[in-house]
Amino acid sequence: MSPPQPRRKPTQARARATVDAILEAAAQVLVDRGFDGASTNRIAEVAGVSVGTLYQYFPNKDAVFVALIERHCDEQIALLQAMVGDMVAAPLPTAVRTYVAALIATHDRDRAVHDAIFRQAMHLGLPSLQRIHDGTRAIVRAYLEVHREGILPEDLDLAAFLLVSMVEGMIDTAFFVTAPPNREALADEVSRVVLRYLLGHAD
Amino acid sequence: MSPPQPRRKPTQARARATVDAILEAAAQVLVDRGFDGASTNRIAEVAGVSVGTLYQYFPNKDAVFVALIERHCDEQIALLQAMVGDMVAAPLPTAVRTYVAALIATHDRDRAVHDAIFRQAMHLGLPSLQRIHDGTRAIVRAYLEVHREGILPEDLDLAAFLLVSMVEGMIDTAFFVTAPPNREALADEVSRVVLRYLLGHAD
Amino acid sequence: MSPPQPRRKPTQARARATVDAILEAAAQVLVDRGFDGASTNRIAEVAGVSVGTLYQYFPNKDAVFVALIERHCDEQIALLQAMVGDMVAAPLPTAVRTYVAALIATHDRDRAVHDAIFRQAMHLGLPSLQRIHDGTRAIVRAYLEVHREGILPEDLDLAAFLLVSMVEGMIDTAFFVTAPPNREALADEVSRVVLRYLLGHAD
Amino acid sequence: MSPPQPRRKPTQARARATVDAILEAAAQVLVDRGFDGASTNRIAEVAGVSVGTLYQYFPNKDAVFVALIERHCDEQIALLQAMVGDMVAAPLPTAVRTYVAALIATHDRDRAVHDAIFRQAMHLGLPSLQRIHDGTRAIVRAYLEVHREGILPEDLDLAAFLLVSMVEGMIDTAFFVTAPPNREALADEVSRVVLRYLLGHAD
DNA sequence: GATGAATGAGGCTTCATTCAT
DNA sequence: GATGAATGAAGCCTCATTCAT
Repeated sequence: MSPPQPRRKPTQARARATVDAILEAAAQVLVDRGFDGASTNRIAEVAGVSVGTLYQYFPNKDAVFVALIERHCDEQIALLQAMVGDMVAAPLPTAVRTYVAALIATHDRDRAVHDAIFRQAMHLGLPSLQRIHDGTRAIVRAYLEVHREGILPEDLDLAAFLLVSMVEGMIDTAFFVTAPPNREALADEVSRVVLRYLLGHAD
Repeated sequence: MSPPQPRRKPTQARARATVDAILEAAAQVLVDRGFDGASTNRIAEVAGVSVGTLYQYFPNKDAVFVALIERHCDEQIALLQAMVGDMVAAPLPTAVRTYVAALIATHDRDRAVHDAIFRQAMHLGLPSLQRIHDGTRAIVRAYLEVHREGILPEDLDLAAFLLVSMVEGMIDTAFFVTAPPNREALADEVSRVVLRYLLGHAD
Repeated sequence: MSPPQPRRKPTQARARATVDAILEAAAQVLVDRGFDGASTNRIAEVAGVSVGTLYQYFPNKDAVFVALIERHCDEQIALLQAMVGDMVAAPLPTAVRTYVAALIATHDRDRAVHDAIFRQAMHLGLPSLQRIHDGTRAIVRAYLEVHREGILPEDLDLAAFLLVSMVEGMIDTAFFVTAPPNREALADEVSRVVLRYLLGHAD
Repeated sequence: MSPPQPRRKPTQARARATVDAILEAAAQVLVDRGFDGASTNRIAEVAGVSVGTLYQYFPNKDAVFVALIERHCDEQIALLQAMVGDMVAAPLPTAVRTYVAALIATHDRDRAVHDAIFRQAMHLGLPSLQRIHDGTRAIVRAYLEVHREGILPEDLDLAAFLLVSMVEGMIDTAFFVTAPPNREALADEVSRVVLRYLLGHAD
């Protein structure tokens, strides 16, 4: 609906710092006051700059949140990469357990921020939180490819898709629900679900 | 945050029709113009009533959406009940296939409305879309109880929770994603995931 | 601004009762919720009738308050008449003391109602609370006429005017002020003020 | 009920001018259209600014009027101070005549504005027009203290209270009444009332 | 006569955005 | 580059009033 590109490329360090401050403020305000409390004026104030400055870096309000979401996605993907990246050679049970644990850890970190950003992404039409999904799916798909011999599903695209969406579904819901299951039990059982799907058993 | 009870109980037929018109209009406006375009004035206009009338039945804007979501939840739950209710005695593969198919059908019906309402629920803090989850989980849990002998998981609460959230996760995502998988293949594979989790195999 | 005449003369007892109920409700709502809370709908509700009925007896909102104020004035004047009426033959000190005491008593009765109505009268442009002033002044003026020989002021119109307005000024203010003077002392001293004005002394 | 402090302290000259323009406009609109016609939009328009600007300096509508009343009180008190301040050493008859004349002059200045503001103060619950009363009373009380030897009343607090409220009562009423008495005669007789109270005579 | 659902103008207030300094 | 006062469209909501039943 509105151009997501920053109005000016922040090549200079000072400018980059300003942009960061704004995004940081946006996240904080989003968490503290919700969507409706997240006005550009408030964000600018929290960021310690004037509204005018904000508009020097972002063409409009939405662009701020698009950038924030973008940054959040990058962070999440990097996080997963770091945690799961070197699992390619690991045996399935280890890899799965690591992935599930990583995702849970991810949720534990900045719960509030994560939620607020997620909601805001929905609000905007969520074109971008999908990037996390896509990124994760690529990693999973690569893993499955390598281990294709040992697993049951034949359509690896579909399998990767379902794996990612079902694990995210289970973990997201577990965190949203009022009486969430115990972390350990959750991690164990989710891993079991995945392993049974891929192997037919979960020893 | 705002009382979800209608300001005035629509006892008369005329009033009930008015309330329905307003909810219908709310859904439509939500779909057509998004959150930010869904003003009470617009909703009233589309409903063919005046704003004043709207406010005679709802104490504030949010209450309209709360009611809409509530109604939507009721419909969804009723739909599932109707489709899955008499599956208690059915063998697992049949029951699972039916459930998965029902959920997919549910998504196909009023795609746009469903999405918009879902988003709006998030916006409001989603206290109520959980009702669908809870309702479904109760049904699933009851089924598992009956068939407890033939299945692997021992913690039925956890199992029910994961089943519902993972199936919803897979199907929701499949519908949100830009290049959704084929319906048939999706239903087949999701059923397989479930059956392998419950039985260890999916013949 | 709006015709103060009731739309229909309430000749029948039932109608008179309805009008009374409405005025009573108006007074109560005025006291309980202030000007801004005194809507016609609320008044009708408190009166136990429908808005429609209210509008059958009053052409508009203001008319309700005009009638209320009118009634209040009548009551106040009657009250004063009753308390001071037979003082014509009494000696000045007695008459003055009685008048002052009566006015204080008047203020003690229905403090809240009196205030609310007074404020509302100002709001409407106070054309009518003046009737109390005028009524009282007529009584005072008549008294002075009878006793003209024994008093100092020569312009009885002016004297009556000042007497009424200064006594009301002192007593009104005494009641509005946060730390009001003691009643007895107030009555004594106000009487003294009046007697000194009229006689030059206050024995 | 609403914070009377301006939302933003107008430190700059430009801002101070804006605030003044708003208050001026508020007074004018109050006079021209009455309470109910005094909407924030109208005030802003008359002030030559946008509503938004108004709300940058005042948190809500009432705050505008509170500020207006406050300013009015300050002006009135300053006016009285200027006219009566150096009367401390003056003999009673002179001082009284000056005070009475000053109060009448005060009423002559901006009759309409004074009235409208007074009414509005009532509407808001009049916590502040009392400041005028209190200020005046302090001055009067100080005067009485100095001249205590020559006057009859012994309770100076009570005497000061009654003096102020009775003079205000007489003069206010004289101005509100439809057929006000002649200014000169009024001033003379009011002075006489006061002097007789304080001295027992009014030569 | 009474009812109360419906009306809709209009009030208060917010906030994304601009632009003169 | 930065500032922040100013803008004004637009949103939410109320309430005096009407009229079909």
